[in-house]
Amino acid sequence: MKKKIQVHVADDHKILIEGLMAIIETDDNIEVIGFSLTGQEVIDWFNVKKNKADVLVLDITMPVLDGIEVLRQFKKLKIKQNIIILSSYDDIKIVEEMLKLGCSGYITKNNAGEHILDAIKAVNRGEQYFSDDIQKNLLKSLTGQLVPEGDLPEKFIIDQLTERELKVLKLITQEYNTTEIAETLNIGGSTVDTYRKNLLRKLKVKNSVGLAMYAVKNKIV
Amino acid sequence: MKKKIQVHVADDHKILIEGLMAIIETDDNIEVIGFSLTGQEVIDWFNVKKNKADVLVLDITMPVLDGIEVLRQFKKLKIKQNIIILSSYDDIKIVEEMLKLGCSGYITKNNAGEHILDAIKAVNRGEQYFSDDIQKNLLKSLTGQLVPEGDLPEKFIIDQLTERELKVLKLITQEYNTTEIAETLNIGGSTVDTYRKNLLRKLKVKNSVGLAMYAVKNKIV
DNA sequence: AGATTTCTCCCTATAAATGGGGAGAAGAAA
DNA sequence: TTTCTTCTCCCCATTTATAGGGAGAAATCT
Repeated sequence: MKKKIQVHVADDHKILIEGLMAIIETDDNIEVIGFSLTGQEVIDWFNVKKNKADVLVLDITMPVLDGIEVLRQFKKLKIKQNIIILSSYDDIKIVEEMLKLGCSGYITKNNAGEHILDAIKAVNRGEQYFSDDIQKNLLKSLTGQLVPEGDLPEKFIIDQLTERELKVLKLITQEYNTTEIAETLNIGGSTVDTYRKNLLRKLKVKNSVGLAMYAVKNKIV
Repeated sequence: MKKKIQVHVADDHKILIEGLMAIIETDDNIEVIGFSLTGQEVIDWFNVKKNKADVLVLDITMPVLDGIEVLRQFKKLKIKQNIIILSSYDDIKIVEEMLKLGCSGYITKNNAGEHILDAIKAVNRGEQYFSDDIQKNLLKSLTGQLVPEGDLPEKFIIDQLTERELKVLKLITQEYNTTEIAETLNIGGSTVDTYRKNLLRKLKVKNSVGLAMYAVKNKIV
């Protein structure tokens, strides 16, 4: 049996932690192995107590030591950790600041429930994850420039696509259907289906039109 | 019963005229009512003999008086005529020149057979029509500028779309499916289907992705 | 008055896409 | 060695899209 993804949750509102735990544990592949109510507790848990977790879900506003400071400490203490920021702010400046400090995901509280599980799995794979609203702002902001620096994953969604997925994406934008793509790439139709499904999931769009629009916006085509 | 679309065909190769007539008369809504082997014959037929036709299919290279000169004469003589240029040239310069001289359609000889019927119907409706290869070149050429001048229809494909079709197109690019579009516009799903069918036909693309890409390229979204 | 366009909806039928899952093989990485 | 990723294919079922046709009502234009 596969090892479950172990998650630590940090937020100053206990009720939110409990809610998150309830959501998270509906997924058999993820388990909550600890939680903190202040930033100091988080640092202690990871640094002093030498505990480990695959993913840390972290609120920004917390007493004693806030999320930003936690990230700074992690960086200073050279603690490598997959971190998802759970915040009520959707200000792009803050998001970019968090990225620079080494977080891998950022979701706003208003649609946390829908995406938290996906986010945990994504950052656990080493990918980045942003909720829809954040992603929109990010795309608007970075029209070529930015790119988070430092020793963080340094990957954007486009980089998460495999070579094959990228080829399929390009062919989709050229109005190819499954059969035509399969013939072009000399693979089976069901394989193309798989790639399209992966693309829809990874790029978080609803249909092939969404894939095409994504490709255009990100200058893939 | 509806009146048939009456067509005059002009080309210096009789065999081509005969071929065209055979193709055209497979369609019950179109009939060939005359033909010319030289440019002079065309002018005579329309100007001297005062004959009329709904659509003139015109070759560029003809002895005595070529297609370009025919267009110039038509303009000078103020003969309003829906004209489709049937040419072996796909040079964009020539196409634009023809457009300025008042033609409504331009198809290359290598894919005339497939499109001639559509082209005749389109220009008869007052629309413009270009074969795929020409259209590609046109799109490449006009990235905003151009627009044929003079007293010609002055319409591009985008203008052929009705208000409703345009709205549906925009919603498609936003990843809406039929049901969602129907709800947004407060119309039935079958109506949305109709609009999408119209869009696919008018924009000559293969699927909704093609519609989205068209919208992007033409800055509709 | 007749023709045309636009908007609206319907029918039938097939093709294609989407969503969920699983799974083996090869190769790279830890 | 074990794990992970990528590529490949399969199953199932449902939803959506595509293609072809027709047709009525209202408005507009000739």
